[in-house]
Amino acid sequence: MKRVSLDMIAREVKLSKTTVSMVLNGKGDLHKINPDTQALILKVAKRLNFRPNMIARNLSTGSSMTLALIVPRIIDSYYGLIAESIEQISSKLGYQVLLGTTHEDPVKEKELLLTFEAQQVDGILIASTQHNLEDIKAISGAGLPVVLFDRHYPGTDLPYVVVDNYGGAQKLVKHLIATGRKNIGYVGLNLDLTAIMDRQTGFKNALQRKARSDLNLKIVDHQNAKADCRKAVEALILNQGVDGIVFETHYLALFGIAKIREMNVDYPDAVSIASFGDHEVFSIFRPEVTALVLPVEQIAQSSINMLMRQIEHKLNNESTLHEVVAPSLRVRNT
Amino acid sequence: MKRVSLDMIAREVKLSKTTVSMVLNGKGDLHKINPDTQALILKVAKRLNFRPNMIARNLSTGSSMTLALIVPRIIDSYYGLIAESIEQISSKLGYQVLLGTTHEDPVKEKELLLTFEAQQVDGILIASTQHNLEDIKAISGAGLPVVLFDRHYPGTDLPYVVVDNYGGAQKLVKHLIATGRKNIGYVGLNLDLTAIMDRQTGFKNALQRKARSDLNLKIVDHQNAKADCRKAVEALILNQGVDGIVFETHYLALFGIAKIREMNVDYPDAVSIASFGDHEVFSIFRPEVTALVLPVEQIAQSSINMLMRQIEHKLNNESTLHEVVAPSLRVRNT
DNA sequence: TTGTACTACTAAAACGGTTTAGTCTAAAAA
DNA sequence: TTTTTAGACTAAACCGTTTTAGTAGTACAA
Repeated sequence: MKRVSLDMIAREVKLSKTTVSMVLNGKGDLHKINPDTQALILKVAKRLNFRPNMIARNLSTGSSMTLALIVPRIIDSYYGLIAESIEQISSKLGYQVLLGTTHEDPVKEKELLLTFEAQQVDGILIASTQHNLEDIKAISGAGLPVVLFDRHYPGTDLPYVVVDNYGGAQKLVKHLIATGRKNIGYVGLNLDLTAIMDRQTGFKNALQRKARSDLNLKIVDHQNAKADCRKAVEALILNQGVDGIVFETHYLALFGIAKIREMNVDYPDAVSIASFGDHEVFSIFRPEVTALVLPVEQIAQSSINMLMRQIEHKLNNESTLHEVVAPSLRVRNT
Repeated sequence: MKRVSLDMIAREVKLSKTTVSMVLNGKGDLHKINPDTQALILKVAKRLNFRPNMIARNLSTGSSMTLALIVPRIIDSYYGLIAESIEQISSKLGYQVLLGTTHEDPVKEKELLLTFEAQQVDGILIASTQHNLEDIKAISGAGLPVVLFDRHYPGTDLPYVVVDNYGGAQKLVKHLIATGRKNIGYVGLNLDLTAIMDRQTGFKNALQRKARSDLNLKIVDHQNAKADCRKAVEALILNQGVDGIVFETHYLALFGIAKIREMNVDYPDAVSIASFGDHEVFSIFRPEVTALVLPVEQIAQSSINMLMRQIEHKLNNESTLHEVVAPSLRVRNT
């Protein structure tokens, strides 16, 4: 598998590889290479099917035209949508995307960070487990651009793009209250993330005695989310007698709906639900599910913009490197 | 952002970078480097927080430890699951995964192939649009390992891992017949893919007069799948009077179910459905949806195995480079 | 005391590009 | 006629590794 190199072309046309390199990079005119020579080089390059070795170019230029994307899991449709969006935008900008998934494991995340750094990526986009602050600071401090998205480390000045989780949770609760619910429950995860904490705080603060007790807030193990969520829903309905439930993520909502259906509860009349995060099937379920829509394209676009500003050193004035995007409620007939 | 290089360490310990390189690659004993020297180098490397430049290493070794994964779209949960699986397996083998999505566009696919080739990936895993045979053959012929998965080019000897689409479609039809359906419809896509054709042929051949006419097979535009699918379902039920529908993909099934519900058809008694490809919500819907489960982990594992066999030149004997995996029916209460 | 073997290490080429600092020739300006 | 300038092109360094083909020194056997 001997690949065609600049040298080969140079030998073929009996010119130096400098000239060939310049012409093939479109800098022929800039360096005053004879148009005939340029045409010849171009022709030979095409004939030999020349394809520059990016690795060599990267070593020389110091830029790999590659971005790293680190997410908890790609099958989570929320991160899937963001990944899709980021891949498309990056591609238009000429960047490749390296994908890594952490499954919420800080150790795996750390490995990924180190590997991507070694791979000389030009920037890192990460929905962090929030347990690797030191490493991320070190990487960013060393001059490798980083953008935290979806989850950030509060109290540091690392660039981030996050959702207004507190406000979002409040919107959900207020919606349920507005539809007449008197005793609202909540099912969330035991993840040590500000995004999660903010949702829970938002929930608590939005209630005006619409929750009868602290037992209305159920925290389930993220490793065992399905089974735990089902138990939580059962407890909320049977023990706490809730008439509305807010789910902290779209997949908790899915698990919850399944359980509610099996319980033969009069849904949504006796218990209505609302989900933090939308899902393609929420408009297919009967009744449809009201959800808080997270603006994935905006998150993707803002994150890339923020990364590019760092890559291009366009940090001249006070470029905002912190952004909080607002989710919007999609009210459906629950 | 001056990175620590082998040279710096060499200067620091006053040894050659050859020695340093050998020690840091764990080949110190092999090359009989004094244990004390080794310990010293290791210590200094750690102190300086040395991280080898993979780009330089790759240029030197000719291997990038990177695989390319090309899929139509990552938000399709089927490809999402495969991607997740591939990423995890690759990661264990020490490979990074570069992700590309085509959105069924052959031009985009071609660009991705060329870019990945230039990026010196060690192998390519692709669910192709089936419109780039020449390029893929050229790449594979040039010695860059390729595995086609999910979709292959029949009649060529390119390595592939695909699902038994014909048999799968038959299983679905037979299941509906077994539950007493007399007039079965089908909703498929206008994609020019053997996988798709095989499903449609499987469907036709499995019917024993259980379809009243060719009009029972509806083909919808993949660019406009949602709206077209809804129309197709409506036509099948109102005009063709079907009592069972096979959907060619899980998302067509989702669209179809939504439409059926809105039509207030007595589902699943009047019309029952079956889906080619499972989805997390099929067990949540009431009634649950019977689906053909595609073995994603197996597809991922086999594809990687096949790629690794090529990368490691372990093509000694007659290694199978073609694999057809069997999907299994998950019968739920429809 | 010469030859062999082994230990411990290194110089330099190679990978395939980019880029800097030239060189050489011929025409134009002084 | 000499000096400048522009046009067309190139030699060689550089990026940071790996790897080949050594070298120098010591120990031991013949």
